[in-house]
Amino acid sequence: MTMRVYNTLSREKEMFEPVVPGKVGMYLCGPTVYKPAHIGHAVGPIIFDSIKRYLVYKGYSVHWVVNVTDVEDKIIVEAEKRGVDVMELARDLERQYVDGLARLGVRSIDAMPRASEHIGGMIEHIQGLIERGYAYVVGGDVYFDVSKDKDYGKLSNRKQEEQLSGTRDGLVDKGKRNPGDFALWKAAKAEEPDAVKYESPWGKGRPGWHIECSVMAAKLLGVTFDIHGGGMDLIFPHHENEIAQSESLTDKPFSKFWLHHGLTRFNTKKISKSDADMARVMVDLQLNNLLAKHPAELLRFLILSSHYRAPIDFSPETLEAAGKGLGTFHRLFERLERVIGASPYKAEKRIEQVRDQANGPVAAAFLDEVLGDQVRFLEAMDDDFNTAAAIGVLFDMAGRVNRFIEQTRLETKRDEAAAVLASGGATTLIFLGRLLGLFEQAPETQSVGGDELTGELVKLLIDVRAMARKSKQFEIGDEVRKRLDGLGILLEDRADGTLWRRK
RNA sequence: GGCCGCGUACCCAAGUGGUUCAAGGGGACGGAUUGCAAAUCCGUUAUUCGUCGGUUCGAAUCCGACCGCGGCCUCCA
Repeated sequence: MTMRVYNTLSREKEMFEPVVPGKVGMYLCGPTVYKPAHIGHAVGPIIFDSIKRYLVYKGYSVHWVVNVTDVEDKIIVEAEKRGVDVMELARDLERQYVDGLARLGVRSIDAMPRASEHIGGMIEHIQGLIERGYAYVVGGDVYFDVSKDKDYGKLSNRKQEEQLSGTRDGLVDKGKRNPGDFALWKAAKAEEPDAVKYESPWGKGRPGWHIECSVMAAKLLGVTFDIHGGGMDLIFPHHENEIAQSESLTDKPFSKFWLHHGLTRFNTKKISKSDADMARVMVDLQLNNLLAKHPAELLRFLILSSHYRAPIDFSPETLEAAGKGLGTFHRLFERLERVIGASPYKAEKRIEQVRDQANGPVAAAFLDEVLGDQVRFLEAMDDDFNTAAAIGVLFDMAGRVNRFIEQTRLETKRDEAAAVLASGGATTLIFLGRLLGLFEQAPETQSVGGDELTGELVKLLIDVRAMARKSKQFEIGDEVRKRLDGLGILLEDRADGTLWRRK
């Protein structure tokens, strides 16, 4: 099955063919580390991590690079404001970011190069552009001359002349030939810390914003690689400028595919730091704070529940609804463990490996349906990594396994073949979910909070309640259940005992 | 002003020309099950896809206009 991927460059879905057969190089624009990451900063990594998992499943050898921009104006300003060392601030924020991503299941990044460690390569690149006449020096600054680049604007579909009308006061600064020219190298200012003053042929200074990506991508992935991605807001000017400065030096295509994901919103507005309304909720939207309040799997699930190019409106309501949906899977896996006595998280045999257990029409139908679901899941992923549709299939599968358990009365009747089949269905479901980074391990449920005493006390109440119910004193039993419910604890009476979990 | 994207049920959200194309989730309501619940299963909840036109044998899906929302053009995932 071939994959189709939407390419911003052509504004169409294209057949996915890597530059080198069997190998995929992908680059995602990572953060500028000057403030704690928010949920929006996790969207790209989660999607790319899922893409990588899927490509690996399809048999590709994938190399994935995420940059860290640790030399930039805003970091200098922020460090100054906090009275801390620039590089310390950058490292600290980078560490927090990487930790957050790891918790979200993003563990497949192969390299995270830092801008500060590739200054030499950037200087070489800039020199090459000057020699070829694409860049010019003004004082200690170096600018890229967009008028020399004939196809400038091809990614964002902009014409330079039309941009002029948007030019505002102060934009036409010091010695630029065209307002659209952008800095490749910025001369150091006297008051800036030494840590960000790098020697160059043009005097002390530091690289402009876009050059690090061009240089690090080429170094780690080759002059032309397969997939370059980031948020929609990076299309212009960041990615446009990357293309300009890369292709003007090499005369070869930079990235073959450009993938841009939708921006995360809150109350229909992009999560940004400049809005007063947004400033109030900003702390809650920080990655570390969200991870403290919600399971990482849920955040990941929510993000993958809509297509990557669509914007996600992030709110407590959407989180709650997603949490309920996700709970369906967790309860199914618990149910299976209870019925079969083995955790589906550890089971290895997928449905096609136990097809010989399907005797009888009910089992045969179940087998067919699950096999069909598997195909539908893969088709969804093949079509521009449609994780939203893929998750829809996972819900169908959960319903099927539950139904099969009901139909075969597995909970009360011993049926080895049916049990193996049900387990195979759930294992398939888990296997597919894991391509999205979901269901990696059983969620902490019963022992939430790690408070042993709570567990013992609830058990005690359940036992007392069972005694009451046995002697038909239901009012007492119901009172216990009601009071526990008020404390956020739900009881489930089953034939083989009472289960509890937190709401 | 220029460029780009979006507008599908009460909410979220797939679907970009035609045999289940109106998925899936949340919510609500009915039924099975349960002492009652919970969980699970079954069923109902958009003859209609922002509005108005057009193309077509046929459109949520293509074209045009309009309305609304958002993004970029300045730092931004």
